[in-house]
Amino acid sequence: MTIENGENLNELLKIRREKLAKLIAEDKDPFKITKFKVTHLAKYIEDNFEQMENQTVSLAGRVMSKRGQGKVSFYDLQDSSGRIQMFLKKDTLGDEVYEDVKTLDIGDILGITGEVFKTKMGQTSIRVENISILSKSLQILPEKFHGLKDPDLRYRQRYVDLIVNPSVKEVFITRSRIIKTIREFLDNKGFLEVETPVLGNIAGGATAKPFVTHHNALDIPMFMRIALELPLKQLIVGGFDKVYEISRVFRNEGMDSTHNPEFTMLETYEAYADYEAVMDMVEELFIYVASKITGSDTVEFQGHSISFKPPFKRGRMVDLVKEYTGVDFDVIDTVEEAYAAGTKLGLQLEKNLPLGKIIEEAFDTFVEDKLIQPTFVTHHPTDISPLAKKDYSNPKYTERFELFIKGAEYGNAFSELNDPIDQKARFLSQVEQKNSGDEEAHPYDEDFINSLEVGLPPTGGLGIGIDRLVMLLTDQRSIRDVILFPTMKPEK
RNA sequence: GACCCAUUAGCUCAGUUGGCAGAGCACUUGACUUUUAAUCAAGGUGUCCCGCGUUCGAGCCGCGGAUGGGUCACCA
Repeated sequence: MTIENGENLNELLKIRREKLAKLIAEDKDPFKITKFKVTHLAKYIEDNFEQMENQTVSLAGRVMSKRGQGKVSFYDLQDSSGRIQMFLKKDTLGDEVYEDVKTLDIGDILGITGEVFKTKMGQTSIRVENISILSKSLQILPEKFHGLKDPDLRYRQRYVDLIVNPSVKEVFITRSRIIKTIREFLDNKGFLEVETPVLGNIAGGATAKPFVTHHNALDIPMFMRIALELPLKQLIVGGFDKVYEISRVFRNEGMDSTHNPEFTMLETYEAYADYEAVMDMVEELFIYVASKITGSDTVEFQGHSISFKPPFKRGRMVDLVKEYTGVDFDVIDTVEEAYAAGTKLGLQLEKNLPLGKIIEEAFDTFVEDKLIQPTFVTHHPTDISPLAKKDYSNPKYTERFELFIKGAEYGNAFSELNDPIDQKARFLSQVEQKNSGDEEAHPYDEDFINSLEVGLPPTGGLGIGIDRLVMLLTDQRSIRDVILFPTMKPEK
């Protein structure tokens, strides 16, 4: 399809190349043009017709449809704001220019100048007086009525998807607004936006398989980050009291409608705050963003009406498991008992699982799906939360919460573990889990321990998956519909 | 990773029992000086995802593979 060898091109593509060759032969090579002065956008003219009527304007955009082909033609021009009709008349443009107009193709990019008026059918239009071809399109755009539907093509050639499916463009405009609104919220609270390394010698801050790469000059392996967490906490050590980062992280795991190998995380850290303060902030953040973006405190998502009115429901993980299964893991203190209880519930449990993993399995299997409205699940077992501070009133659990909406996790937060002795012990226990086969256990990070020894104040931390939040607020079912260029296998 | 479904013209899709490959849009030529998925007339459009097999004959049947989508498992 993109092969340049003329012999291999189909008729439609040959014709376009011939048209370009003709333009070049007539010294009208569009690719020699470097700029065009745009004075107005299509949508602005449409929305402000009264004011714009009879004014001369210049617009640039892509030809999207052609009607009429006599001595008068109506072509639609699509710019970044929308579409407007061009009124092209032989008398106005002259014979030679009008001949060129007739050979324009859908997809060509034009710069036009003319007067704003309404046709007798009431259609806002530009009476074109000057026209230049700014780029010749050598490919054929999809059909005007059905658009581009094939998901494979839509994702691989997102640029075409964006041209022909206006609702797709809307989603990505909303995505940008959501991120901007989050920044606004955090900036107003005095948070500092920072950037930390994507490449590192250790991939920590979460339990996931990293992408491995190689630094040639140093001749060492390097890892793409799987979380933002550890360097951000080190910045709190360094004396920034409120920091956040919104950036890409990478996890070398499966892909499906809610997982892309690279995705965007927000993490915030606030000194002298605990997980309950973070919980309050999350409630505030969600209603702030939802109402700014949708104008409402309730959104429709995949057939559910989700309300962001605070307070969100709150429940300890073990209490929720008890509510949905009848099994009270709170009174179970040995792995053996927990294993027996989990197996009795029908869980397929591997051997050597820590107690907390069994509780988490029970939660994932029996509770997660049931949490439709925003719910804070709190007090995760300590052995599955290697970076969270213990709840000192009951050290089996941590001062942690995850936010669930419609059965999916939207946020993860805790009172950060700032005791270097405890952190060291947790890392060692993770190393033990790694040695007994858990590939995703957290690696030992000596530099991070050192920073805790220097002294991390009590700190509340938060992570939110931005892509999923965008899905929620734009009612998209697949993460691929909120990522411009989702990860794809090579075509061949 | 397992299972199910899809893949036919640039795009959206039909394709009967295995017997010459189809439509609409788009495109080409012509007509048309206010059209709205413009209209009218004529015309061209193909690695039927790839490979192997069965058959006189495969878009269609069988086996293997690719890509995508869905469900499940795992992960955010």
